[in-house]
Amino acid sequence: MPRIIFHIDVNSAFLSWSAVKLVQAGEADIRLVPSVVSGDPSDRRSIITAASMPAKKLGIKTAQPVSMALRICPSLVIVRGDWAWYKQCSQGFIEICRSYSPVLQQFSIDECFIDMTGRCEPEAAVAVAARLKDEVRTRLGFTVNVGVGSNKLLAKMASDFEKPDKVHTLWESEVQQKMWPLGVRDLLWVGKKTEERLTANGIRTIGDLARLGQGSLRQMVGEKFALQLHEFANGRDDSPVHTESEEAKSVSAERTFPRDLSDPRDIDRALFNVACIVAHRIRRYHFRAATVSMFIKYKDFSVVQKQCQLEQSTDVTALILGAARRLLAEAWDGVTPLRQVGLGVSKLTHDFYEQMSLFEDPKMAFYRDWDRQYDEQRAEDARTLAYERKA
DNA sequence: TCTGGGGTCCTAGGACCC
DNA sequence: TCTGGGGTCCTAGGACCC
Repeated sequence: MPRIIFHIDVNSAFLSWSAVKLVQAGEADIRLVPSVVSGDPSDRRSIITAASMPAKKLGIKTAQPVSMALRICPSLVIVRGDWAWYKQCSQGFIEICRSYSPVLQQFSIDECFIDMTGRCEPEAAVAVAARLKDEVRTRLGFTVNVGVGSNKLLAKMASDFEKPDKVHTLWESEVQQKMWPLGVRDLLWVGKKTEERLTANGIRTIGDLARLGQGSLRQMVGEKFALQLHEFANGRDDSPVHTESEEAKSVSAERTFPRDLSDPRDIDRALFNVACIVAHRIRRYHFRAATVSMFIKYKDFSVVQKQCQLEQSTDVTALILGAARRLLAEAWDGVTPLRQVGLGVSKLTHDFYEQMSLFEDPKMAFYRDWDRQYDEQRAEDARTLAYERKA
C-alpha cells in the first residue's frame, strides 16, 4: 500500500497566533500590515521571531535584528511574544490534526506529520488535506499549509511551497518536475555552509544533487551526510512517523547581555541565573544529569565550550553551578568581554539510585532545601500568572 | 544591520583498555 | 624493546533545525 503522509505547518506561527489574540480583543488584524513578533524592541540585540506576509514582502525576515527591520519599515508594528498563549494555540492545532490520524509526530511547536495511509485514498488526499486546513482556520482563526506526499521528506518539502493557506502535493512521480528545479538550499538539512560547498562544486539544484555520483558527494560533505543527501535529493525517505515523543537528551539555557560584559561578578551572576533555570527544569522532569557544559560567546561570535563529567548524577543547582564555575575559570581569562554565557546538562537519567556517603557534605541538606524553595516559588509564580490571565 | 534561544546529530582526535 | 588493531568514552567544534 502506498504511504500517504501529511505535513502541517502553521503559517508565520507566532505572528498568526498573536494576531488571533488581538483580533479576539477587538483590535486590528496585524497579519494585514507589516508586523513582527520579537523580544524587547528597546534592546538593540533583539531579533525577529516571526514576520507577517506584508513584512516579508518588504524584505523583513525571521532572525533579522529588529533595528534593521525598523530601518526598512519605520511604521512596523512590533508585538511581544506570549509563550503561554502560543502553547495553547499549538495544542488546539495538534488536537485537530490528531483527529485526522492518531499516527502523529509533533516536529516542533507549529509543525507536525500525520500518517494518513489507509485512512484515505491517494485520489482523495488533497480534498482531505483541504478539509483539515479549513477546519483549523474556521475553528482556531489561523491558517496552515498542508504538504501531501508519499513520505515525510516530500510532505515537508510540499508544505513549504506557496503560502499561506494552501495544500500542495509532492508524490514520488512529481519529484523531477516539482523538486529537482529547486535550489539545493531548499532541500531539508542543506544549510548555508553545505550550500556553499555544493555550489563551489557546480551543484546548484536539487536535480544536480540527485544525478551526482555518491563518491564525489562524499568528498564534499562526508560519508553519512552524502548518503542522506543523495536519498533526499531523489525523494526517498523511509523514516516512520514517530508517535512517541522522545525524551530530552540535553537541557540548556543561555543569556546574551544587552552589552558585552567583562566584570567577573556580572558573568557569575548570569551563570548563577542560568544554572537555576537549567536545574529547575531537570527537576521538573525528574531528570538527573551526569555531564555539565558551560559555553561563552565573544563579541566576534566565536564560542568556547567546556564540559566535564560529574562524579555522580545530580539535579542540585549548587553542584551544577559549581562545575560550571570551574569550567568558566578554565575557559575564560576573566578580562576579555563576553557577549553571552550559557550552561547545559546532558547524559540525563531517571535513575534515582543514590549512593549515600557516610560523609555526605552537611551542606547538601541546605542545597536541597534551597532548591525546594526555588521550585515552590516558580510554581507559585506560574499559578499567579494563570490566575491573572483568567481574570 | 549586526545578529536570540533551545535543541539534535556528526566528526575527529586522544586516552585508555584488552 | 617495540609493535598491532579494535572498542569505548570523552572532549571540542561545527552544521543544521525551528
